Amino acid sequence: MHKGPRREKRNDVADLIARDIQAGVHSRGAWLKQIDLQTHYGATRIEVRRALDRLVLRRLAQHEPNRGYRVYAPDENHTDQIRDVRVVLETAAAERVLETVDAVAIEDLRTLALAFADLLMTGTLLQQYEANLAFHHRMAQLCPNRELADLVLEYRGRGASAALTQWTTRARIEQSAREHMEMVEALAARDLSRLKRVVAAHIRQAEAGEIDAPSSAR
Amino acid sequence: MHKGPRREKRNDVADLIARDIQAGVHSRGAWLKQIDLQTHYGATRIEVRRALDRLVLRRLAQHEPNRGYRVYAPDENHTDQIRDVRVVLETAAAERVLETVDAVAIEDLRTLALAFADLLMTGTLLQQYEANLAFHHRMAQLCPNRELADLVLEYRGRGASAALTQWTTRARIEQSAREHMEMVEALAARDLSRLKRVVAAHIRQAEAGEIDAPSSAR
DNA sequence: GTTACCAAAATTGGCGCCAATCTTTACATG
DNA sequence: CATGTAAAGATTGGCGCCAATTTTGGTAAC
Repeated sequence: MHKGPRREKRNDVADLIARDIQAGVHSRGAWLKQIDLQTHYGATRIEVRRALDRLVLRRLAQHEPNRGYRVYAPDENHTDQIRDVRVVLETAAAERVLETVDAVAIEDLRTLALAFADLLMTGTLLQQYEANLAFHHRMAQLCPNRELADLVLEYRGRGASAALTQWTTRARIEQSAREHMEMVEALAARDLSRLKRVVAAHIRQAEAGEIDAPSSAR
Repeated sequence: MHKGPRREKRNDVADLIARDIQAGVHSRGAWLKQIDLQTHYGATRIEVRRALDRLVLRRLAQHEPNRGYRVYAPDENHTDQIRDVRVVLETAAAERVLETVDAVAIEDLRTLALAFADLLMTGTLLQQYEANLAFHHRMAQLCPNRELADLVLEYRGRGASAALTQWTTRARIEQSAREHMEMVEALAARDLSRLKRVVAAHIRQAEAGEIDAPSSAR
C-alpha cells in the first residue's frame, strides 16, 4: 500500500495529505510530523516539506516555527466561502460550455451521467466517486476557456470532497445523479438559466429553489 | 541594499519576485536562475527554491525539470482567457461587495478614486499605478468572501498589468479614472447591473456597451 | 561554409549532516 | 509532595556537497 506509482510526486503528496485531512485521518490540531509523513506516504523528506508548505498556502495547515506544522481544519465559514467560489466558477464555466458545446459532446456527457447513475446500484463508493469525477472532468474540458476550466478543477479539490461528507444518504447520491442528468438536458435545450440553477444547486447540495440568491455565503 | 529586514523571509521572497515580474524587471519567458535570484534578493538558496515553487503555484512562473523556472508567458489567446476569468471573478466579488458595503466604506473608496484621478495631472506613472492598486485592493477587501477576494487579487497579478500595456493614451487613463468613480456611484446607488457592467468594462478596457456578452473570450 | 559530434562548463535538484529550538524526563530542593 | 531546574531526547529547518542533466563552446569532418 505504501508504494504507490512514482509519477509526479511533486503535487501528489500535498494532495494525498489534503485528502486525508478532509477524511479525518489527521484530526484537527494534530501535529504533522515530517518523519511520520514520509514513512506513511512513502515520500522523501524534501517532498514532505514541499507538501507541508503547500498545505499552509491552502490553509489546511499552519506553521509554527521550530515546532512544526499542525492540521488547521477549515472552519465552517471558510468551507462556505470555498463553496461560494465554486458556484461562481462553475456557473461561469457552464455558461461557456453551453455556448460552444455540440451534439456529440452532449451525448458523451449523457453517457457519463448514465454511467454514474448505473453505479448507484452496482458500484462501490470508489467507483461512484470516480464516475462522478469523470463526469465533472468532461464537463470542465468542454469549457473553451482553459484557464477557467483549470480553476474549476483546482477548486473542486479544495473543499471537502462530496463523496466523504455530503453523500450521506442514498437519496442524496441519487439526487446528484438526477442533477447530472438535468445538466445534460439543460445543455441540450440550451437553457442557460436552468443550467446555472442546477449547477449551483449541485455544488450547494441544496434544492434548486433554495439557492437563487447567490450571496448567502460570507 | 541586499540586507533588508529579517522578518518573515518565508513569504517575502516570493512576493518580491512577483512584484518584479509584474513591474517588468523579469521579462516574460526569461529564465529565473537561482544564483541570480539569491544574489539579487539577498536570499539563501532554499528561500529562493521555496519562492520559485510558490510562484509556480500562483502560475507566475513555469517549471521545466532540470532546466529551471521561467517567467510565465501567456500567449494572446491565453491572455484573453485570463481577462475573461478576471471578469467572472471581479463581477462576482463586486456583487458581494454591494450587498455588504456601508456608507463609510463607500466614502473611503471615493477618496481613493479621487486620489487616483488627481494623480492623472500631477503624478508619475508609478504613483498612478500605486493609487490604482490601492483602489482595487480596497475594493477587494470589502468583499466578505475572503477566498474570492484573494483569488481576485491573485488574478490581477496575472496577465499584463494595465499600467504597462493598456494605459497607452491619456484618454485611456482618464477613462479608467471615470470608471472608478462610476463604480463608487453604482455602489452608493446599490445599482448591481450598472456596477457589473462598469467592472467588466474596466477589465476589458472597452466601452460599457460592448461587453454585455460575457462570452467573447475563448 | 555548414553540420555533426564530443568535451567542458554551468545549472538544477536531491540527500545527508548538523545546529537551533522545543519538549520531556530526571533530579534536587523546599 | 509539589515545584523549580537542568540535562537528555526529539524535531525542525538550514546549509553544503554532489550527482544528473542540459547547454555551451570547440573541433573535426564533409
